Amino acid sequence: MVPRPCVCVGPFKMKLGWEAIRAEVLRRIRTRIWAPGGLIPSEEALALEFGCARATVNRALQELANSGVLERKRKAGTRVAALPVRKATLEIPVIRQEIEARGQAHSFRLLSRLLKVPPLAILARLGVQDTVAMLHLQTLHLAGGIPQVFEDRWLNPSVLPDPAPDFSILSVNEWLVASVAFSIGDIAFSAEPASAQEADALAVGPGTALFITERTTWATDAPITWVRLSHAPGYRLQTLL
Amino acid sequence: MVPRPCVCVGPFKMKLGWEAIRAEVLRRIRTRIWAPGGLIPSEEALALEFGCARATVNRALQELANSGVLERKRKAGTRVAALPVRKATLEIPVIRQEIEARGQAHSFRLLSRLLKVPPLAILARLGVQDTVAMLHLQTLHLAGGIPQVFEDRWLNPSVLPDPAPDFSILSVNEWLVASVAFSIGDIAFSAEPASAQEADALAVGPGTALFITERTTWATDAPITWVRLSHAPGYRLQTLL
DNA sequence: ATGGCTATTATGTCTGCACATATTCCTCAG
DNA sequence: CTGAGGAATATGTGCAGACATAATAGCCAT
Repeated sequence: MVPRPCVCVGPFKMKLGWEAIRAEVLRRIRTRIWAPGGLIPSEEALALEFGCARATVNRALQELANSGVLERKRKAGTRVAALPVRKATLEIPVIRQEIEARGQAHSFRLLSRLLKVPPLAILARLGVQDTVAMLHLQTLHLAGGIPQVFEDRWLNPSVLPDPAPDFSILSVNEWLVASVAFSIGDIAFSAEPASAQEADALAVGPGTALFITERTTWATDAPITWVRLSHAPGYRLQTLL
Repeated sequence: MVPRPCVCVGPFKMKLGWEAIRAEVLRRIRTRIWAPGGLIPSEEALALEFGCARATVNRALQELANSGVLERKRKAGTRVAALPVRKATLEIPVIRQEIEARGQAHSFRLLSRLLKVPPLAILARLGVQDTVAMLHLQTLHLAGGIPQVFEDRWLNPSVLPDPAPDFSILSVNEWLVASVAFSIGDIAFSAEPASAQEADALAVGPGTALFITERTTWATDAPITWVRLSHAPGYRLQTLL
């Protein structure tokens, strides 16, 4: 695809910021002025066309490359991504925020709190070889009194301070984000039938399709926690493209 | 010429790029050297400490702000995000790519192709008031011969060229991404029980928990398509934090 | 006190320049 | 014809300086 020759070249151009340039480039891609897989003009050419410095164009193009719209290679130039592996950034709010954002009252009940050895599958997820005991916490989150999320969590007791926090008052998650350093984590979404326990807690029939969020987090040296959230039917995770 | 008073705080720093600075700042946050909600030093102070230009620090901090780790306000300074509304960026690949990436052979069968008026719910999603007929396409995607994804799609016929493409050869999605300009879209994930048709197509029991991806896309003026993907059990959408 | 003006300050953005680095392309020797 | 090697080129990154913008803090007059 031949890049369109620019109509308005010259120093007398409206002052364009990098955001305006990003928008204009995106427009040309979306309207197929620049087709998928096609090469777009060099930074220098665009800087000339838009009447700004190359660094400004660079800023705009880098953002678009980050979001997967463009593919850039030194010397090879910049081309429009041919096969759009769309990257969607979705926000994963804290449960309480999420419920309160809908104008409902958040509350939770600590259903269980036991120190015991987790199943092998959990230990494996946390990358632990030995069978060490961990704190098993089960919590039910409610929105306006209605069960919303069932939380099943294993927590490494070594991250707890000596007088352990009272998790029946402060939710485990909120204590963690406020108090424990983490380095990396991992999150996964899936759909699974409700277990007997989940069905009971969420007041749905066993086998009901539940949306599952599973998160694992580690500190630099040790695992911190594994948590599985079972969302009541109707839950949707949504974002714009 | 007198060397610049480069009295570095602490040990001498190697030449640091913006990525190194981002990493170091992130480390200080993760290890709680800088606590959640706390103010971090100004760009100028950091530039001095790291022995680089303010622009370099700015680049690093901006990235961290984009990813939700920092919150920045003019004059107020930069602070560590108190409540980590974690943003996860997940990649949404084309089905064929996803299957082939697992080393399996991708194939698909066009189950249905009819021009008719969609249900009101679909029209509403697409933002259409009048009851116009649209192309209804149902496709089953297979991985190595095993049903993987059931695709239920409504397509605005006005985006089709005169000799309509043969969707039994080229998958609708791939034709679309290669041929149709879009401006905005919307994607949502949920869990739902398999309908009779989905159960039949995916060879699972009715009511089985299925992971659902629902996407809507528009051009600047008109809706393009609404599509709902029902993934066979075991499907997981995963990403790092 | 209170309201409003101003000075201060941290970040946001841009410019113009420089050099680094990765690729491609072309030339030339074998 | 083929492969090695160097020139050309587009992007990646960095620096110093400048001005813009937003929000705070302090001051003054009422």
